[in-house]
Amino acid sequence: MPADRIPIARFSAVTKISEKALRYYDRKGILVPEIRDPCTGYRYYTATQMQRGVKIRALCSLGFSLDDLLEYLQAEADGDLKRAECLRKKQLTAVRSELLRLQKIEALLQEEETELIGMALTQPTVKDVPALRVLSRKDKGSLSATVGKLIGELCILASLPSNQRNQLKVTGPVMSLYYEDCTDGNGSENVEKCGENSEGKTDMMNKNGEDLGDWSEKEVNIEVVLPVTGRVEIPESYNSVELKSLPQARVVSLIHKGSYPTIHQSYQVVFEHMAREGLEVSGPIRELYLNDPALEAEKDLLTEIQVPFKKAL
Amino acid sequence: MPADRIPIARFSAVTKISEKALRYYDRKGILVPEIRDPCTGYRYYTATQMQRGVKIRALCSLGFSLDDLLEYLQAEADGDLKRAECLRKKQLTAVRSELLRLQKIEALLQEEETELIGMALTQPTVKDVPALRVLSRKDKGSLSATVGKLIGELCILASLPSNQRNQLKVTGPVMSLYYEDCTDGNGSENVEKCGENSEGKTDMMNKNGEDLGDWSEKEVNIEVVLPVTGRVEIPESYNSVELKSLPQARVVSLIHKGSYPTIHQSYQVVFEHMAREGLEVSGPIRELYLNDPALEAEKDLLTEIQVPFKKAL
DNA sequence: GCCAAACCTTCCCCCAGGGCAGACTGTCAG
DNA sequence: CTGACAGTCTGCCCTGGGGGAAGGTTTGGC
Repeated sequence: MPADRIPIARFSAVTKISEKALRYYDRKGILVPEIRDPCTGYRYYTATQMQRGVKIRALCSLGFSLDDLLEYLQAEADGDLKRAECLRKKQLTAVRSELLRLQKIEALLQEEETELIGMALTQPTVKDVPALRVLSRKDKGSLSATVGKLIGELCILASLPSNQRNQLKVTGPVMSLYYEDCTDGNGSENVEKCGENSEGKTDMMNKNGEDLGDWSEKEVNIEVVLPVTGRVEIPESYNSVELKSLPQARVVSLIHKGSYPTIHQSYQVVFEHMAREGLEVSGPIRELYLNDPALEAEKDLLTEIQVPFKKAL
Repeated sequence: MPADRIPIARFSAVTKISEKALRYYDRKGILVPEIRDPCTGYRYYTATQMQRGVKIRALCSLGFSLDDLLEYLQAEADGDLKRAECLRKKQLTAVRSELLRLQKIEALLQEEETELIGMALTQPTVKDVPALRVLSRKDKGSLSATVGKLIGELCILASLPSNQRNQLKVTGPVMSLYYEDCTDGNGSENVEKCGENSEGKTDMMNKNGEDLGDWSEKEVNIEVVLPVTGRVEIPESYNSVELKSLPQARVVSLIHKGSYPTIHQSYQVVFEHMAREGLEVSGPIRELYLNDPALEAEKDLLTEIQVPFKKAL
């Protein structure tokens, strides 16, 4: 003998759905009370609706969204077991992927005993970098010495009075481009696959300072570049500097935090990521020196690595 | 030479924080651009802020709320390692508890191969049930026969013309109360601890139909009760029915879905929960028959179990 | 009849931004 | 210098799943 005129508070107490939520479900059409007193507006539920209420709460506590939950109930009502099963599976995979995400976070939170936060946890991401108008200076030489030298030249050029007057503005961090990559067999002992390069680098860095010359001192093609806007005048004495446009590119990007000699770790992360995704290097690798070594502590240095890629066949 | 006038788009590209989020962080004081052109309102960030940006994104991806994140950065800036460590631990425990929750959900979603959803997954919860004005009829007898008989009597009484005229209304489902519990040693072989009772019940139900009489046919004290409002007249012939008030109580509640003979499973869940929480039964156990066996399929029957409790010493 | 409890609606709030409209502004090439 | 176009601004409304409060009507026990 169900008293089929259950007011909202009692219904709420039984189903453990809050009154507020019940009114919300009413508005949304998820659980509309059977009877609505047309005079007072009071909601009255029936015993039959309790099943639905209990089921809704169950699905809610399983993390179903209200939309999915509604679809599930509809499928069940239609006897469409396949669809219901499908929704259950969908929810299961959603829960699993969330679990995975949280497990990764847990590992990171656990690991960072001191304050490594922000070290390795910047994951590689894909982004499009737009075309960039730059002052460019190319050279061939040892990695360690050449980059510094070229940066110096460009900065001096940019700060010449003639250019300052012309409203030349530096619009981005200094970048360097490396042309020694896998697409670029230039016939010397430099020819190695990139992935191997990165690992080779790792090895060398580990035996720090020993046969470090292998890379740091090897003659490589280097282009250093300074993004600018405004008019540029390049005096005769700087005729190895040119104004050009870096092409737009789709890159894998990762920010390395820490001193420059540890950057191989970040390279490893990038190349591992690319291998997993089946990506191949398709252009010169760029490094962006986001802050000034003269101002920041070594451990706070930020270097963005950008590797242009294409899908491997 | 950092160009310390980084517009929002570039800053966004580097830190991978969306422009919208950056403006939001500005408003919130989480990451305020160093320079704000007073004429155009343009935001310009500096290289120094990039560290902060990268850190913020890192903390975000670790699931920190903006408030916690801000506090963490503040603590770090103050060199207050203890506070930072504390915040990290707080976040770790939050992530872990969320992991636990999701693991439970995963197990449930995996397990329910067909559509058991809503079966065991209604967890026991604590709630206060208010005092209830009821028609009550007590008797002693076999569980199976007596409850049905008493319910019948009460329903007939409620539907008598005299009571209908008096606007008597049934305001809730039929309930039964069982007085055989651990606080209630009445000197017979009925005296067992509740927890043991429930297990005993389980065992009996498992050997289904064999010595089922042990419980179903045993003479127990039973009170069946019907919540009502309005004026009630009890004719002479119904003088074993009384109008009374059930006391308000704090109970552990659980809704059992399925046929009545399987209710022992739900009892087991309730008593296990109570044992874990250190709770003791402190009054008659109530069962609420939420829908009508005559109308619903057995598998859709809903029975709410309510066990009044007190904290064990 | 009295008064408290139950019920109604409407409005604003939470987080962490997303999306879009409409108005300025900056930059490059011709 | 001018036009085209990309970048940036503010402001408003939206999300999900409701919570909380204000202010008004109804119900029900006594």
